[in-house]
Parts: sequence; C-alpha cells; structure tokens
Amino acid sequence: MEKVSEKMSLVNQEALARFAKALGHPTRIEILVFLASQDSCFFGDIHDVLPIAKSTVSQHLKELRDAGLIKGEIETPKVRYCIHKENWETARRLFSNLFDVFDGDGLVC
Amino acid sequence: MEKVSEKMSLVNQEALARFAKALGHPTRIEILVFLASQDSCFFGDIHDVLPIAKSTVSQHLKELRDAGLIKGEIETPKVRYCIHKENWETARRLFSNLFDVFDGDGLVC
DNA sequence: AACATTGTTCGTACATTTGCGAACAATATT
DNA sequence: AATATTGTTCGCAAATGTACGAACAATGTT
Repeated sequence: MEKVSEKMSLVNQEALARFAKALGHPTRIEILVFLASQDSCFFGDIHDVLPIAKSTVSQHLKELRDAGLIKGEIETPKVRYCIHKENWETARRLFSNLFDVFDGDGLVC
Repeated sequence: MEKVSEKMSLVNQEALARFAKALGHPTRIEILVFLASQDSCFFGDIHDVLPIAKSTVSQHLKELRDAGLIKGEIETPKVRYCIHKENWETARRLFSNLFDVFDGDGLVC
C-alpha cells in the first residue's frame, strides 16, 4: 500500500463507499428523490409510490437510515422520514471530492 | 407511482444507482482514486497497492469497467487502465443532480 | 520448444442482499 | 376488551457479491 496523492486524502474512502452502497439500488434512489422533493414524507406516502411490499420498503428505509442518509421519527401512529441534512451534505462533499480527483486533462487510455 | 418533481427528471435513477453500486466498495473507491491520480495505470501497479489477490483485483476492475467508470486497453503484455472520461463526467453530473434535489432549507424532521 | 511475464477466467466457499407474506408491537377507536 | 391503523421484524428462498488459488491464454525471452 503506497502513499497516495494529497487529493486522495480528501476522500474518506470507507465513508464514501458506504454512502455509495446505500445509493446503489434504484428503489433507494427513488425513495431519496421522493423524500427530497416532499415536505411530508410518511412511510405510507413512500410505500404508495413504490410497487413493492411494505416490508421491503421498510428494509430499504432501514438501510438508508443505517447509512445516515435519512432520519425517521415517530409521529404516532405514523413515521415521518426525511433527508438527514448534515450527512447529506457530507455525502455531497465526499462525492464531489471523488469526482474532482480526476483531472480530465491528464492522460487518457 | 406518482408523478415526481421536475428536478427528479434530472436524475436518471437507474444509471445513477448503477454508478453508485460500482462505487459501493472501498477497494473500488481506492482503485478509482489511484487511477485518477496516476498517469501510468497498469494492472500490476494497481495490484501492487492493494492487499488482495490479483484475481480479486481483476474482478473489481471488471465491475468498474462494466459500470463504465474505467477503460482498459491491452499494451502487451500489460493492460493499461484509466478513468473513462465521458462516463466519469456523466456520473459526476448525475450525483450532482441527486444531491441538488434536496433543498436544505425545506422542512426537516 | 521450454520458460517467464502479465492478467483473465474458472471453480469453490461463504456472506450479503433482495423480496415476500406472516406475525408482531404500539397506539388509537369503538 | 375487541378492532383498526401504521410500520417493523421474522423467517424463508433466491440471487448477488466477495475472495481465494489454480488453471489458462497471450505474448515475449531464452
């Protein structure tokens, strides 16, 4: 394992990979986009726009929660989900740093 | 499945999820960062900086290739890998659009 | 022709992910 | 206390992902 460029140190690889993994399913992207575009975001609303079982929706939400991209809080008897603002910004920055690592003017195959 | 916001149409969800999935492993992030920071990028160079079997490295490279993030071309007897410039830009734009969908000034849980 | 170098592919083993329905928990309503 | 509502959790099955060493392919070198 060699030393890497300075730019690379801007990329927390483990954290980035974890965010990316959470984003790595179409349904989860769809959930995030829906959440990001909604003010109200109960579980039921999310389930209504997806063609899959509620248990599966719940599982995807759990993964997004575990990854830190969303938050869920109980408003009995419902659960309100929304983007986790701080971590969303962190993820944005990590991805931005990753894509900036490649200087497009360099050598290309 | 409801109609979604206009912003959402900027996010090609399938393509984005596919890129994200490819990015969803620390080793693949490491490979990409290494590639992006190198002019020369033979398979062996990549293998040298990773603590895993070459067959596993080859597999990760294949996934990155299949996702379109990198290109590999034979320079006998070596194989030169590098970032796939066009698709890299596409991915950058897709992620950027995704993260921009969330307007941080909206309601938060 | 044998051998070395460079990577890929194959076969295997194990872990993780995805998806579903059924069962469950927590609270509100009759 | 039975019922209804809202989501989560459980248990299962099938598919995918991860990692390794061995075998292989393609070329270059003795």
